[in-house]
Amino acid sequence: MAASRKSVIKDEPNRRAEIVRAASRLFAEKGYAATTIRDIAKAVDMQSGSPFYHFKTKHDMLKAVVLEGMEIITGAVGAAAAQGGTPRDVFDAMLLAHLEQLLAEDGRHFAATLLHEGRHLDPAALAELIEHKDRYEALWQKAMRDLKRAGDIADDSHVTRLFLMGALNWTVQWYHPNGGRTVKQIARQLSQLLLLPRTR
Amino acid sequence: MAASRKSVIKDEPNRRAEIVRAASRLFAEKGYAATTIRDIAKAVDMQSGSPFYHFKTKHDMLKAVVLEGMEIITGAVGAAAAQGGTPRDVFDAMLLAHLEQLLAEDGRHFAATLLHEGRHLDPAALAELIEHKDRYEALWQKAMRDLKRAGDIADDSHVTRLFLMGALNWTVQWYHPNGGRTVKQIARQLSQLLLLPRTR
DNA sequence: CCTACCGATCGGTAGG
DNA sequence: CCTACCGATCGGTAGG
Repeated sequence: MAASRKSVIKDEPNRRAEIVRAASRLFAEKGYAATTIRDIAKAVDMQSGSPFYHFKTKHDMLKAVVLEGMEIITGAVGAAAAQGGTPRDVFDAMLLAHLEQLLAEDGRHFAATLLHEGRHLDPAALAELIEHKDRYEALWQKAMRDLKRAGDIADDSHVTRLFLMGALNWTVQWYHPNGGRTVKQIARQLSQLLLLPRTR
Repeated sequence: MAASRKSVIKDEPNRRAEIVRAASRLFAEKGYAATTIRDIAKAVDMQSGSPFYHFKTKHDMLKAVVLEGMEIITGAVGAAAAQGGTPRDVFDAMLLAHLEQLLAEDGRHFAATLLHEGRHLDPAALAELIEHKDRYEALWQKAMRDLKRAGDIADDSHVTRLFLMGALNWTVQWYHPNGGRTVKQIARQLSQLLLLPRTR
């Protein structure tokens, strides 16, 4: 009776979340295909068959990681976009939000999996991801339109937005937490690169 | 005797190159880990064991693809950098050269493998790749230094170079040959985004 | 370069 | 969630 105590209070509910978290790290580090169910099980101290109690297939684990990653970023950047202020303020807040989620200790494995392992999703989940992504990028396109109207940017074309996405998402490849640059500094430099100098 | 004619004149010498080419496409499309020796063999009409006549291991195939990709890009951009002209002309030529190799029908699978599958290299080959990459990025850093001295760019810091690399390399994710934009147009737009308007 | 094959590993499952 | 296991597939090899 005392023995059952161990898992009664609060253990059980987030074994699934632990699996997703461990999977995100392994998928980010080794890639989906090179990550083994046994790797994931070991990372959360389970036996090799046990993750299938929580997920029907390995693909479902990837889907959970990718969709959670998408929601983390969309949530943070959407909040920044909705906060109000000048187009410049909004844009700067969005840059910072995107980079913080992408580079933070806890979110970066979700982001890296999202950016690099999408092709291993089954067609239905891939379609869902693309839909999310399109909505997300529309947020940026709108922010750039507002900047353009306010005279803060020279060009708000789709190609410019794609260059921006590249500059942002590529940070995953080179950023190191102890690399001497804060996320805030990186965001500010990107803002200065893209926006026209303030008039006055 | 007549039968031996078939492979005497010019068949044999480039079976290895055919394997590398097929491997680059498959690694780019499915990823290294999800690509099977049998996939590669089938793509060049061989039996499943035969690629090992040309390569000792699957890792060696990846190494060949990645190093060839690196050489293709370094060669093209290095030539552009060495051609002379104003810092602006040199930079524009480098942008175009990088994008042409990255997005061309024949080179893009090498580039995509290079950009995404490097982590599957063995440590020695990975070190070699990083060395190549550092030399390559130094080329860009120098071009930016020259731009800065000529007053053509506001900031030539390392971070700006990394943003540039991101904008460039991310094109692999969105460019489509029939997408209505030529590589030349893309290069020009990126140049306009980064460089200051010409004085006069 | 093919034939024939091997040991290892993998995703997944039945039954408890 | 564990135990015990299965069929399939994989990288790689011997021998020709």
